[in-house]
Amino acid sequence: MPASPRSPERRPPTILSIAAAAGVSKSVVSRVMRNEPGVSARSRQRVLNAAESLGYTPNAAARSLVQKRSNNIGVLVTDLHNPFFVEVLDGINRAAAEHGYRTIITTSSRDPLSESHALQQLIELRADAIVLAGPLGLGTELVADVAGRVPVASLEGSIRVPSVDLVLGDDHQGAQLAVEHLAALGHQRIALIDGGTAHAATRRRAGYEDAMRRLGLADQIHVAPGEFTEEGGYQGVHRLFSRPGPRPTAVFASNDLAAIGAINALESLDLRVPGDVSVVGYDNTWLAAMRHISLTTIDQPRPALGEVVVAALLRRIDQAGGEGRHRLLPPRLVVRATTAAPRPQD
Amino acid sequence: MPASPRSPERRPPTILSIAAAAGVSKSVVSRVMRNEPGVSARSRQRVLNAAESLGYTPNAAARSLVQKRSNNIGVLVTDLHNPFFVEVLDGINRAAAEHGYRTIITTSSRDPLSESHALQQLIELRADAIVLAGPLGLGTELVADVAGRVPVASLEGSIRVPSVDLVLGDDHQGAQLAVEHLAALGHQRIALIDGGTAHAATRRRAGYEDAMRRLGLADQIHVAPGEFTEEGGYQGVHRLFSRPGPRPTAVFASNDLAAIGAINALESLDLRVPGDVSVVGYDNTWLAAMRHISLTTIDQPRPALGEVVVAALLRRIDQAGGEGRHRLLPPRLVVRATTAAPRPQD
DNA sequence: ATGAAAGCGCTAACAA
DNA sequence: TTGTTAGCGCTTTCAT
Repeated sequence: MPASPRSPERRPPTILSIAAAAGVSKSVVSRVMRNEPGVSARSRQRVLNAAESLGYTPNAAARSLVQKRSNNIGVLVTDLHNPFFVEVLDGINRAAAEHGYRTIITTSSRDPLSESHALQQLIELRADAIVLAGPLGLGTELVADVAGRVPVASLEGSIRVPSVDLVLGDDHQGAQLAVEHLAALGHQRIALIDGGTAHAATRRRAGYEDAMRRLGLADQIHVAPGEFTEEGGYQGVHRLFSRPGPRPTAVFASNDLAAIGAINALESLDLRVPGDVSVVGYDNTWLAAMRHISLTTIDQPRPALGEVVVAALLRRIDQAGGEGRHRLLPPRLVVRATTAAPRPQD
Repeated sequence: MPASPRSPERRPPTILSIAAAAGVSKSVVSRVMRNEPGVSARSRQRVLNAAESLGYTPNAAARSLVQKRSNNIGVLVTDLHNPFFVEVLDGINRAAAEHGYRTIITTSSRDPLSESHALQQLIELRADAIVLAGPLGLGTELVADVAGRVPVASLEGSIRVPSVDLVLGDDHQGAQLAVEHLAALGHQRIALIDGGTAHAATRRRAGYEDAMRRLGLADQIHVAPGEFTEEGGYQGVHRLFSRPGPRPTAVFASNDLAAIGAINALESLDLRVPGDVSVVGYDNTWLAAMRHISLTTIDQPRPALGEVVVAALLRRIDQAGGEGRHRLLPPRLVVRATTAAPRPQD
């Protein structure tokens, strides 16, 4: 009888294969693989050789099973299409790597079921900690449950669970910077295009309204419904400019994507930016920096957000428990080409 | 003595805890968790109740250790900043989910060391299959080694390993579509901004050159070095328009990002798009569709690329071995607002 | 329909 | 310095 069908059936080498090939016990192999001391140079070399020639790779499942840790940080990202989260991810990856962790990214479409599946995956993989990134539709209950098993930190402000660390940009202050910048240029009719249901949108709206009031522009407050998308910004402007009464001379969009949509809508209305209308965005993603866009915007320290969130998690990993801390990172105004003084007659 | 320090020490429930709570053996619990038949309705219900109330989640490490499969497909993405890959990822996720697989994304910075680390992670996690997405600096040798252990499919054309499936857009044809479109509008001096080292750039360049020759425009072939980035397109145009001789009337940029950079560079030279110069991009990412950009471009079926790559992997999973197949998906011209006939005097 | 037992590949005492 | 042993949490025969 032929020994085997066409399928090679060649199972990956295990610690035992290496031990046999090197003529030592599997403990020695284990020690070598983990760079532990207490192995003779000769044994070490033989093990290394055997591992190399057999193409040995440790089985993370087996290791994590006994060690009860995976050295992985799971990141649940809901919207990879928004450059903001990709840029935060850069910071997460860097910080994680710096501390000996690797990152596992899972994504979900934006329904709660898909989100909880993705979360479930991270839990089953026994990630040592979990980052929640992006607008989440997850219920507080579920998040609380997860946070009871594994350290969780969130970049989404709507998560209010006692043991979850929150790392956010100070959107309230950022929105004020935007309004103050426009007001300093001489604008008064400054409208906001809202960002929808994400919590950041709420905070930015509040900052906008507070700043307007503080500047004595309370009666100029106008908020158009919108989304954190180009389409949202586009629609927002159309709504804003189709209502009766004097038109805004400046538009503050809730994020860069919406700002780009807003610019386009203004163009479609034959309005020049910034000649007729000034536009400010939020996030300072690479989109805003593109020369064709050159958007005045509020910078969020995106990599720093990622780094801080990892730091929070590391703290929780080696000392479980404790109240969730909230960190607010400062925003910064970045002036580019989409803002200018209003036209004299306005 | 106090029972425990402040750290709860509450280890997650295991199959044994559930068995005890439900008053059955762990085999029964295992069957219930896997939806196997052959369990009495009563037992099943008791197990489900116990699992629910203790918040039980199976340990993927333990399961994958014994099953020798993780139900995960690993995806190595090198450039999440390029929307193209994000959109392909959508297709991968969808197709994987449809077949009972979940996706694990790992990223790397663009150096070979970081890439091989990410790959290593996927192997240690014993992903059932691996997708290589994005420009890779990995050596053939390493990829071949990995492909010997686990099914691998690649979206990067430079990978030439016998057992690796390749799924690519037909860039040669796509580039021809771009050139033909421009030629049909009346353009002759059609320049290409190259895309750098990614293999797709090479294929697009060849398609461009072939089409130019076929159209009798061989002496109009001009290729400026570039990159798959906005900056690359920007620099490319500046190089193109600073050389002596008649200027191009049309620019074909190797991808959408570069096209946007090109448009900006043209604007900085006081040239109108498409009035003075037409621009065509490649990929048809959402960037191209943004109204503010409205780029004529070559569509790649991004979700379909993801779906086909998963299909290839599934085939390999349940029947290892076999030569790598190469699939080429057809591109499609999408005409938007950045192309028009050349000026009469040109 | 259920349970007992072996073992997946590894680490972590412990013994030698 | 090395080897032996006992699990980690689960699935999978094999009995019952």
